[in-house]
Amino acid sequence: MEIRTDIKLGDCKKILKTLPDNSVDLIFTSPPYADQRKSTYGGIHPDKYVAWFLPISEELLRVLKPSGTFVLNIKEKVVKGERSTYVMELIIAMRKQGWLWTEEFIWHKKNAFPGKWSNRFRDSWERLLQFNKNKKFNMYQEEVMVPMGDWAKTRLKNLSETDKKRDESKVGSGFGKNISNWLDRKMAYPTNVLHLATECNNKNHSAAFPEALPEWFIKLFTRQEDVVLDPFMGSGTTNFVAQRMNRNSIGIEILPEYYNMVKEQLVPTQLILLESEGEYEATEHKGHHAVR
Amino acid sequence: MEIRTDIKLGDCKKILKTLPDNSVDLIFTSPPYADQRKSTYGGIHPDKYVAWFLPISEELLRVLKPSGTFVLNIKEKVVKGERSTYVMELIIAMRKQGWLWTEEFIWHKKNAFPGKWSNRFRDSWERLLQFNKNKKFNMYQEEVMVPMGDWAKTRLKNLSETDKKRDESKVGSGFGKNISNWLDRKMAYPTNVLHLATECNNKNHSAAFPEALPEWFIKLFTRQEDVVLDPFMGSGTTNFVAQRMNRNSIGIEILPEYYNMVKEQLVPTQLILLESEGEYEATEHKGHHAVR
DNA sequence: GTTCCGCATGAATCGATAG
DNA sequence: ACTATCGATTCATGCGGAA
Repeated sequence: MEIRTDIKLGDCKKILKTLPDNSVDLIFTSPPYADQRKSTYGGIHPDKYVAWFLPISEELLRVLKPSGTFVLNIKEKVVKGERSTYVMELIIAMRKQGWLWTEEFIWHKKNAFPGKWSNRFRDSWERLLQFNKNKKFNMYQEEVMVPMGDWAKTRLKNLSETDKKRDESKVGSGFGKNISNWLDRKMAYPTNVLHLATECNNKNHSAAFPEALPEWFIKLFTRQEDVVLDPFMGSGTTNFVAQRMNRNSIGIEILPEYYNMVKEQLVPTQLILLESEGEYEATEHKGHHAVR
Repeated sequence: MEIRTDIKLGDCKKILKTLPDNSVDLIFTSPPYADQRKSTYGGIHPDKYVAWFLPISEELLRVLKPSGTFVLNIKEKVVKGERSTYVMELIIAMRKQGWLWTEEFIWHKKNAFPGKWSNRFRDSWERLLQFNKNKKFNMYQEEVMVPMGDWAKTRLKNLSETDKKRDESKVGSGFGKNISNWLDRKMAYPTNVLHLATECNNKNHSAAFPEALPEWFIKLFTRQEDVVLDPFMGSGTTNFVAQRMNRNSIGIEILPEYYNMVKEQLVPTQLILLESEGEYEATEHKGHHAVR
């Protein structure tokens, strides 16, 4: 199995046109918010945000497989004491464009940015808007099951310490149906609220979102060797996670600094993969899986 | 100090016209969601929801004091596999009406409704939309400070009726000093995510939201003897909490069953207040505080 | 008095069946 | 083809009865 991590330098509005129709299983991205990152995208004014984004989302609609999902991480900023409405307008406009607005997940940030204002509290949540092309789409719910709440209190008492550990390790590896049957009563499906911490201490750069965020959606909406796309790659979190999880991925970034940084970090990983390839090649002969 | 709890039977669209301009400090309400609670309320079609609500919000805009706040608890339902957009459209329409959309709080429900579907998880959050007339409004942030760390466990945990009474008695008897000590180092301002459980096991009726929800916003946006309004009173949760917290309140309910139920529950409380009035009248002579 | 278990019950949603 | 109704699914919570 060869996993490709394809990163591209340039404006995603143009680069996306080079991608074939119906070729991506999951789009996970966090676009520049309005009036932020002024230096890179020229600072999109909140009033012009929808008009700026629609041509891009049109391309995304084209490249996404009918069974695929688009997860958009976004949060409106405060302008003159008010929340902007461009996210609301974007949802309405994207529906007219042909997208289905399936769900809105909430990312509840455990460690919100500190601060104090006279007329508002700290903002500790962001939207994760799920869009689809069809009412039917791929969703692998078992992959993101969580331990039941009561389980810890009632069942754990009777179990030995080894039982607990064994259980957890199985969950982490995320095998298939055997385990889900075994776990039938001890695991529960999650809700549409994700309670994750932000990663503030990344090595070189500050990631816009923690790795656990794309990881959760990649688990939920893709299988191994599927294709993940992030048209606003930034520091490449989505792509690194996808690679680690054996998913092909495409990343597009307009800023050379970010692009080069991701590129340099990708190389050693690929080398490691090539080294280990020999070992596995002997026992398993998996077909070449191209991105397109 | 005499606290009035004024409940009115009828359509809030009409009743609201009888209230004077700029007379309410906080509006906290949870209107019937679109096409939900059909058996009790009519059930407004999602497509007609905005048109139905705008005349009401126009009256609310009129009766609210310039320093006041309107908190709207709402959540869109799923129609044919998609989230409806009427809440988005309502926000946009209310801004055109003159409201400022100051903030969106998230109510993260600990006990979400159960269920399993192939294409979505359980919905465990609702919106609490904060609207204002002016950029400057009354906000008493210190009142809702929480112990650092686990605020859900201690402060906002759902309390049984006996626990509440015990808690109140503590507050009444020199509990203040302990709190002020805690305030020094161990209290923090909350964020815009509220983590509460729904109260599904009330005695006579099912409350749409837990008492802790209006309590939090009443603390945050009003002081004692201020006026709280709930134009969709329902089981009267907002008004009971307001009364307990020494706030005047107005409740409007269209269904006689609910109206009468609230009325009956209010009487004993008022009698208790009248009984104790004699004792306090001798030492303190507080002025009559009318609702309007 | 405690602690513990059983049980009913929610602003739900989907898919099948029925008219 | 459209709407209306119904059953199945599922989990945190708090009350009541029991040990």
